[in-house]
Amino acid sequence: MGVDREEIRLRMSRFEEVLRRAGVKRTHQRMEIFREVARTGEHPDAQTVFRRVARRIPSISLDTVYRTLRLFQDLGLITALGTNHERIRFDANMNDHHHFVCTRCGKTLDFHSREFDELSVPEEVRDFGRVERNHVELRGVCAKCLIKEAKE
Amino acid sequence: MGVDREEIRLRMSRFEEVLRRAGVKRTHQRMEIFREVARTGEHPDAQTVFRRVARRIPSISLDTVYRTLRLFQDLGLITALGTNHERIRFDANMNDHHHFVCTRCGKTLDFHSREFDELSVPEEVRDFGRVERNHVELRGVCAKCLIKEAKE
DNA sequence: GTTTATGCAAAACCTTTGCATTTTG
DNA sequence: CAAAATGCAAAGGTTTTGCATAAAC
Repeated sequence: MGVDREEIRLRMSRFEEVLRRAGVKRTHQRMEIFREVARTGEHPDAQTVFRRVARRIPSISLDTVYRTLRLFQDLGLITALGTNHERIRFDANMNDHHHFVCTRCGKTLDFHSREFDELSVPEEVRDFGRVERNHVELRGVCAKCLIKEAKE
Repeated sequence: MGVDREEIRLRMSRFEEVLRRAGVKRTHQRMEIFREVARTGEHPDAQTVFRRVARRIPSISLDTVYRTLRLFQDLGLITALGTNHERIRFDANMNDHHHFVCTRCGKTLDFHSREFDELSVPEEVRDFGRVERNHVELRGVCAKCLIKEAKE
């Protein structure tokens, strides 16, 4: 679950570089919050990051963690798992299928692909547990948003 | 976006069958809520389902919609998009990678696969818009949960 | 007639925001 | 020192829960 030392070092230096380039201040809180996310492969939630960082900076507040994680996303330093900042959405299509997701507007379209249904499980993953199904998410910009984009 | 007539019919009959087998009551609200999700490919959220069903059953309440959608998930009649009922979680791994997700405990593990990175985009999807990246989610039961499962 | 589901209202929860104070460059 | 970030407290929004009433089997 831990990330290897060299990779952490890499992430930290990229982090400092990105902050500098963005002209964003390099605060104690930001350092610790990033380090906390960078050094784990656990994909922690905001509460967990808060709890862990609070051991080093007891005065930190939860909203700073939220604001900071959001900032890091905007700077392309981290990503959020799951469909980001959206409500839960429901699907009655219980056949195997995959999704195309528009990163601009969030629209999600179903498609079918025998090839995708039948992907073979990588060796490495067999050790993780039992794989029961797979789902491919293709991300991009939908036709409607491409038009809007062209007009700008 | 609409689902074809025959497919809707199929979903409705499966729905009735599942309710019967589960010994769960076939109420007016449940019928309309399921029909609403079954007949669209839009992946509506709870609010949207509520708004649409309310046109047919003005007295319906939002919490019934939530409770009912949750019930349908438990019965395997619908699925929720994104990481279901969880908080937003963060990842500092910005290299191309994919996820193994445990459907029991929600644990998410990263893995790398050149083969998955390079999947070709199906013909059908080209019309949806511009695909920029892809992400494969392998779902199953992690090693730890497999052990728990064996003990039960 | 019992059992189960609904509607209402209120709570719980996660996340965001306004503002005075503190910190950074 | 000016500009930006933090902490606090409060608000916003979604989702869940307890309980009396109503509906299904």
